[in-house]
Amino acid sequence: MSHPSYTCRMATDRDTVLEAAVGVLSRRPTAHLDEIARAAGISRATLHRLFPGREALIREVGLLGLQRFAAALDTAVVEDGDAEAALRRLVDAAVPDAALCAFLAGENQLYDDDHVNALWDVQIDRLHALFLRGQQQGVFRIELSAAWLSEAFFDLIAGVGWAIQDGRLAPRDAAFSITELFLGGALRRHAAPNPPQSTARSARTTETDTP
Amino acid sequence: MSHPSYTCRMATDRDTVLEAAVGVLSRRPTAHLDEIARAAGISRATLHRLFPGREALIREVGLLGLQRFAAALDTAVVEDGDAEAALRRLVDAAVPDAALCAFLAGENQLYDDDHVNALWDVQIDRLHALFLRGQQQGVFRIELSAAWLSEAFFDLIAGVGWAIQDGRLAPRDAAFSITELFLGGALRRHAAPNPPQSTARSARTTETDTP
DNA sequence: CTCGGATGAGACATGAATGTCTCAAAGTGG
DNA sequence: CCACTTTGAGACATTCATGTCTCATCCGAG
Repeated sequence: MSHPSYTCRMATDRDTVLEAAVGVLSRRPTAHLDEIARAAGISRATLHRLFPGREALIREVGLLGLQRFAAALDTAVVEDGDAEAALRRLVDAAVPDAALCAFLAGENQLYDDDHVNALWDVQIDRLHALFLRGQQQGVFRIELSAAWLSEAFFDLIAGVGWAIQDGRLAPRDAAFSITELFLGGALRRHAAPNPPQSTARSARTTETDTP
Repeated sequence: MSHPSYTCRMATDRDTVLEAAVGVLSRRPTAHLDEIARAAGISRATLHRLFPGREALIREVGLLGLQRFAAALDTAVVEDGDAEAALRRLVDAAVPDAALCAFLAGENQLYDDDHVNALWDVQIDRLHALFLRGQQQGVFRIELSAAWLSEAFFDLIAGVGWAIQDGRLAPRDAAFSITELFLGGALRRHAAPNPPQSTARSARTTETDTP
């Protein structure tokens, strides 16, 4: 406590451990502390030194996830400009932390913590506002409520997080898959015989992986 | 054991208990057996008489979910006719059991059971085949892999299950929300200045609920 | 080299959930 | 009305994850 340099190094350690914890907890919420410690490459004793107990660890994982998602909303500047472009930016910013989001989606009602819940509500409200704005701009459909769009969007992010962890989806395909499906849907557009459809804004790989 | 009528009544009891268990477990996978028993309206002793233990109970809940989803695939006859129509039928058939699907999505990697995994693979393969067929029919987009479409579809079903349980989505809106978003996407089609957009296939309430 | 702090390994106690048991009460069919 | 079964309530032991502790080791700083 006397040497501030130590506390600085501790911070990075904590985040490293939390990231490792997510990898285990997002798949198996009931994982023992032994597994989490092993996944983080530390001993159970050190894990207990970093976090008072299991409850605190879970709480901080959730907090980290919410902070990351909030940061994604920030970097995507979702409150500015065209809603569609904002959403595309958000996907790109959020996909790297999809595992965190998967954890949040699985445990979001497990929290009794006010701080976590408040932070959660803020982010969901920002998402909600984005879709509402998009609807007002005439960008998003109005038959689907903004609340449902928020819900579904987060479900897809979380689903991608799980799929990546289980090896069912390549990380490089994640952002494209979410964006295209969420914005355009699964249905193919056959407006005209010639296909001037969505003008492939980036030459993404269109391979169909067969697991 | 001498009276077959008793065993018959047991079967219905088991399913009743399992349904109650889903309501608790899909939200809180770590719920105690006490809560599950209370939710089912029986005592913990009877719960133990119906299921040898917690593991067996979880297993049977998963099995029930898979059977229900398989039944939905059956009633929707997903292997026949137009893929889009088949998918719409599937949504209608699967939404009532969305809670089961939510449980499956949350615990699908928690199973070491071969029977469960085999059943799971079969259903996923049927989904995959549906999307593959739709792509060959020119109905579904080919930029998105059939595997991803299967994944995302199940994610949305599960998400709806959670949202309904938490009261964030009205059950009557569930099928419409999934179908429209998954097939059509969130983006509004502005083919012409005049808006002859999707001719509101049913006068659903388009209110934007504010939680 | 020596010291201070951090870490890992392990022992230990604790508490909670689970599994098993008995017994009294209630319901059902004869 | 009686016999049988099922159920609920509770006590009880057991298992296991958690939380706390000590001690030996390692590493960097001075």
